[in-house]
Amino acid sequence: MGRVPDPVRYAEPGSVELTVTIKDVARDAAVSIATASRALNRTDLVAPQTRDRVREAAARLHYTPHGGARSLITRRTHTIGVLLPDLYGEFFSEVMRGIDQTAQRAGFQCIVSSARHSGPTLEAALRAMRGRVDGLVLMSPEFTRELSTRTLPAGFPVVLLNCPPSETPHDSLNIENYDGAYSMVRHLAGLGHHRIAILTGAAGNFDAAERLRGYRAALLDAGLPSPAELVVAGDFSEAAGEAGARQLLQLAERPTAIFAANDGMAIGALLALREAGLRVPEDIAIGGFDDIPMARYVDPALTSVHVDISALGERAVAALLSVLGHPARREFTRETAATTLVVRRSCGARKAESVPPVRPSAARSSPWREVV
Amino acid sequence: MGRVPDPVRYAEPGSVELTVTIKDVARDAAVSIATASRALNRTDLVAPQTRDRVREAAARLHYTPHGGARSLITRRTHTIGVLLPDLYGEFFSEVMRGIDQTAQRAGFQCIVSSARHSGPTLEAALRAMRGRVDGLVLMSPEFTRELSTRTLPAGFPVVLLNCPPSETPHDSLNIENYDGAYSMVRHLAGLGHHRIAILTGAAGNFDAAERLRGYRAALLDAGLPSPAELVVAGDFSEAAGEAGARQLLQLAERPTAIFAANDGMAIGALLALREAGLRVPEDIAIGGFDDIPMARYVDPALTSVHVDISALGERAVAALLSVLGHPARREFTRETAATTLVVRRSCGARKAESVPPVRPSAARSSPWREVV
DNA sequence: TTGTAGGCGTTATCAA
DNA sequence: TTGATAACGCCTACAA
Repeated sequence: MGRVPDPVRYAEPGSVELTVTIKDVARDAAVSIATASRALNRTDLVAPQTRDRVREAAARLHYTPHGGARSLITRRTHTIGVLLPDLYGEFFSEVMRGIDQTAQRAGFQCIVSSARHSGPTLEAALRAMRGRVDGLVLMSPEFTRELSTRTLPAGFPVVLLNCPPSETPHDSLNIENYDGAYSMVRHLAGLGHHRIAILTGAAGNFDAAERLRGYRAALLDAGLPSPAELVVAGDFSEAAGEAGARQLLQLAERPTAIFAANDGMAIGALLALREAGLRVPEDIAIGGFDDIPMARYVDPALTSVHVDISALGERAVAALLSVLGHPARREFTRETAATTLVVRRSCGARKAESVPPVRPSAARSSPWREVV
Repeated sequence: MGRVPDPVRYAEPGSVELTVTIKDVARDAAVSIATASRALNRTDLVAPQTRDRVREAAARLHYTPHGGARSLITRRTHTIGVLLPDLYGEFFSEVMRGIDQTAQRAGFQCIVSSARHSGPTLEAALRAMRGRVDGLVLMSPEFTRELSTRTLPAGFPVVLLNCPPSETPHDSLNIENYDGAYSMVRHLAGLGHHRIAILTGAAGNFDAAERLRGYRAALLDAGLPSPAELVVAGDFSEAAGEAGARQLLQLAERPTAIFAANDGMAIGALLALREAGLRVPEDIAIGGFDDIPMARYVDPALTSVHVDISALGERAVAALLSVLGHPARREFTRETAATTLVVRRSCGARKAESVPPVRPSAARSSPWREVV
């Protein structure tokens, strides 16, 4: 409640006149406001000549409808709200790309905000979107049902991206974190590694937890031990990758392979190892997750779990747009994006290749799986 | 004029009731709407007990003010519009980061759109923001005065980013393209290169033109020839960098150094050269522009003209916010962001270093120069 | 085919 | 301290 603190001093209202309203157009075309509105929108309901007169007046005056006012009565803004943990970095940037493209194609604008954690910031961001957006794409790995009911009007169209699955009444989209991590670790084990470490994502983060789960399962299935010392806590940042790798190098018995829960950390680890004078993959193999564009360019090129990141954004918007058509419906979809292991130099496999997903049996025409 | 084509079918209005308005709060708290509004905003004008009653009611009902409606009367949206050529890629991503952070800190939201070229898309995007934003950060290297007057209300607060300087009545922010390019080429010449090629940016792009100008000037000052065959047209894309490099390799007499007008193309060139079996920098030296994060990670690490990209976004928003305070004023500022040459392996200099800007004489406390 | 009038949710003005 | 009432810019019954 209340307004955000406002450090900006606005000029006195009226000091500049810069708005041309439909009133001006109407006057200029010598018609009523209603007719002007019709001429601009539902052109079939107005005489051709008056229509032309109005549109000409509008053009001459550089009239542009006031979006806010219009949406007040039409109940639609043609805008979707996008809330991501961050707006920068290759991952989010790619997501945004997919979101923006799809939205734009459908004639929608995007209001974007970033809020890393649940809490006041996230809540404020959500509130600020009230009345400005038709629906929401929300990526918040710490999103809770509680927050949902407290902040969002019941029935408000929302698509959850990479959020922990809960009983939240929203559509959701997730990455196949478990499978992806599993296949990476299985691959490393298959290369003969027995001491495989993991740099985990942020604590409390759903994706992070799932990837860790996949790591553990793969080790188990490969009959490998999984000592606690090989599980190093990270937070998806490059700095955490560096720190984590350094920590692993302190061990009495070093790991021979490191699985970083995302590419950012993998790259950080790469730097730390290089600095320590170790060769990748000869001395230590490395694998990442997400396959951000940079993965191809680092040296050595990074083996990673490929996710079609921009497609994630695309899909989220598509889902949202379809919800906008039927806000009354009461079932919610839950989709999962398949991953692919992309083998490059950093893991030490003899040659680069692209490995099929963990469960090739589930023949898929698309990488999208409908879970519920 | 007219509305955007709308492929989305909305549900029948009224099919779901999801709006709690101030009316509901007022009723619940047994006060008039006016009092409810006051209790929520200017709490000092209302009796403490009624204030509490109202706020409690608002909390209980999960009331959130309708931004659109509010801004209709307050004439302020607490939102800035951001229009970039693209939303993805490291450069734009970094710009967005600076923009978002600064806006958020000031309690502003961002509506973002991408429109690569002037034209219908850009115009539509601008129109769609009418009535939704208090001001605009506009990055469009093809922006024209004509477009400005046609699309924007006179006096509308706009900050131009990387736009060609024109008589447009707006504040503007530019990169020191000329100086940056000049120092890069001078550096290459200083390393003994006599045949220095350039991969240019997109035709019609202001930044591209300026960088080309700096390249030419540096060659001239170094007493080097500048044959037309060494100027290869690009468009800032990685693909163009690859193609351009390949084209240069076809020459009877190859260049010994390539200056790519941005890092994306430099990286593309790197790939092409690697593929052709050439070593960088031993066989051919390479330099880029922008110093995007990836520049540090490619192999060999890329020598580039460093620009504090996110600071560009920061600064743009800061400028806009300050304009919001004084829309009536009639002078417009024009700032330029200084660059720094960052020497890494790709240019073949003996050791990496950071070279001061071209005109160190102009002692600056900040990298920002006020031009007018 | 056009105009009048009401209302979307909010804040601002002015009496009371 | 509070409550009517009038905007804000626009759209849309309903009536003419």
